[in-house]
Amino acid sequence: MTHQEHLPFLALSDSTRRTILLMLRDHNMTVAQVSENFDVTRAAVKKHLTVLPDGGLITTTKRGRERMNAPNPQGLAPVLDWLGFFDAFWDDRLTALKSGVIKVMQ
Amino acid sequence: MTHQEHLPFLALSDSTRRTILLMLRDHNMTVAQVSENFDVTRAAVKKHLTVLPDGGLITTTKRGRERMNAPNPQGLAPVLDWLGFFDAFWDDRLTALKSGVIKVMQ
DNA sequence: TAATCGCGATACCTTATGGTTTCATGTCCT
DNA sequence: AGGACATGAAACCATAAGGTATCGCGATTA
Repeated sequence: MTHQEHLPFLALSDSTRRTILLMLRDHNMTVAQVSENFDVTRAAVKKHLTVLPDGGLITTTKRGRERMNAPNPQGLAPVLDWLGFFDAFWDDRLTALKSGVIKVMQ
Repeated sequence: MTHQEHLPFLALSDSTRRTILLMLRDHNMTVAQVSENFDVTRAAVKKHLTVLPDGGLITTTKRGRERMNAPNPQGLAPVLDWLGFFDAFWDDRLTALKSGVIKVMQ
């Protein structure tokens, strides 16, 4: 069977991490800034901010005493590749998604 | 934050389940048939064959003493919807995926 | 320099998860 | 009817996962 990149799927399997990704899509954020948006402790958020780069979904760079977290869109590639195996099956919702993209490309 | 359908992501977070989905893409299969393709016990496979319909990714129908498992492509919709939030970020790989689709649509 | 700030890391707890074994039940076939 | 067959379900186990509290350390800043 085709080798599957597992870590990106694992990273996406948690609701908090998906929310973090959506937040980072709009603004790069430090660990503390991300933590402010959740009820759990900073340590818990920090753990998610370890799983996400493990899955290649974000990149982190240290700047002084803080660390910036930025989304890495290419990290979604393995997921997209996998979904690509279902080309022939995709439904109308995907078709709509695609058609939206087509407009952009033309 | 946007409500997120969690179960489909959960279902996709396990390698065995992803492999099962790829198998079912080609042929509908019974529990036993799916089990034949893995080293783990039938009971373990059966558990996966409970998580998958929970996530809406497969449908199961009982026929006599066996149960057929079939992929449900629409179950991927929540995942696709979520990925849609990253439209502006998507990389070349997705672009290629899309362009393949464009050919089909024209 | 001293106090504070942002992080990282560790130890620990609880629950979820994937796995096994075993047993029960309904179905098919002779 | 009786046996074989396909599945379902329960009890149990080990480990992974998400959470907490706590301590340590480099970087800032008063």
